[in-house]
Amino acid sequence: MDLYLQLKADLQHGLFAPGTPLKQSEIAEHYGVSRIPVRDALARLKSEGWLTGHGKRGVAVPLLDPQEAEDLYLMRMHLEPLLLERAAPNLNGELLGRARDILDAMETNPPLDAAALGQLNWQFHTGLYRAAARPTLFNTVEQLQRQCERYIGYQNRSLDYQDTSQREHYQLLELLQRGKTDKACTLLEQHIAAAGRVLVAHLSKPRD
Amino acid sequence: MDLYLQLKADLQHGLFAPGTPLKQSEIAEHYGVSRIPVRDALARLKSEGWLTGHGKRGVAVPLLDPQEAEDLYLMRMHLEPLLLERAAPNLNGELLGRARDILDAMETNPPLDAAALGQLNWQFHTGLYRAAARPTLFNTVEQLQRQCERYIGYQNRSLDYQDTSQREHYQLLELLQRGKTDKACTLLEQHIAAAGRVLVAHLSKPRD
DNA sequence: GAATTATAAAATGTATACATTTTTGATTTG
DNA sequence: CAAATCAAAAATGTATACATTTTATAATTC
Repeated sequence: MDLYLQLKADLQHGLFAPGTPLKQSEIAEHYGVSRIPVRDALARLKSEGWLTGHGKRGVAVPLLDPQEAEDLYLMRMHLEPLLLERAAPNLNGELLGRARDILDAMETNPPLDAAALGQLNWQFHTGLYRAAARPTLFNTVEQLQRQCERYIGYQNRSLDYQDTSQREHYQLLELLQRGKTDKACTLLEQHIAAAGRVLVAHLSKPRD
Repeated sequence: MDLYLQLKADLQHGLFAPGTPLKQSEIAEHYGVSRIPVRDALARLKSEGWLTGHGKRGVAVPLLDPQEAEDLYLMRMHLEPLLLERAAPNLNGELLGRARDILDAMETNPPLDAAALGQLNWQFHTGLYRAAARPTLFNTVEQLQRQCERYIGYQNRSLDYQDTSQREHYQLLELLQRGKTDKACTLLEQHIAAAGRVLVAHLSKPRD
């Protein structure tokens, strides 16, 4: 469990070259553990998209695939509004207030790094989604978000887009506060679609 | 890997009582293997919804939860049309013909059992979806379908609904053949929604 | 010399043994 | 007597050792 987190972090930092098959013994030695926990961690990371099967033998770090990112955001764009729609009736002042606190925390000076922003951003969204009390739907959405993490990674999004994104966040809270659920869901859909477009465009650029 | 399939089949047949925690040693002994492959299989089954974590220790067979089923179908209803929409332009005569063959195979006399019908039904859908060439989207949809398997299980759906379902399948092929992609997607959405309603209604009935 | 088969090496899968954690039951204490 | 603490047990997590499978290399054959 601990190894899983460490491996994921190291994958996120690009410690292992994409395309190269990873060997259990190498990893075991590298982290000073036996192959058993390595197997567990690799299996989990594979199921979460951080690794892909490499033929019959072993696993490899997959390359970043713009189409995969596009699909992930396409799905989130269609699923997350479902959660928000169901959460809306349960969003009381406390929950909305907490969400606002998170947004405020994102606007520090100097600005936070991409990783911290990403984390807060997701906390904002889950804070709202949890109120839907729909664990199954929530879990799937969370899994999709985890897969997206691999793409969001450590690239700093442009400050310009970060501003737009924040504006939309505040707007979303506003709409929810005023009970405009439908409008909020539509905005959320567009918000995710826009994030997807920015990411895919970035990935498709010739030289990364 | 072999153990995974066997365990899943046994879970599907209700060999283990829901709510009762499963112990690795028991399962290992029951299948005549050591605990290592058991751990692997349990982890995978847990990630696929066949088992849930039971506190800090062990896993348990979850009860059938109508709301979970509802969520699963809600998601499928929103995602599968996306696949079909993207598959439509690539659906040539061969693929549509193969899909029709599957439908024909479902109408034997005497009728097939629920398990066989379910398998063919999913083959029909995947045959179409694969043409979208969208592995990420496809995988998520397939995972959702796997989670649904637990609910579809071995309950024979009413013959009445089976008829309706088949009619919709043929209708879907018709629309695709005539290039009416939008109409086909809408029909698919309703088709899944209807299947979900039937299932949830069945699950919510007092005595199962 | 190319292709195919045989062989050795390397990696994964599994069993056994041990360490750690968690639960359970009893015992003590207020 | 209830609650809390401690000890023994049972279950899980991990290391080491072995078996099986897969890949790479060498040898043989046409």
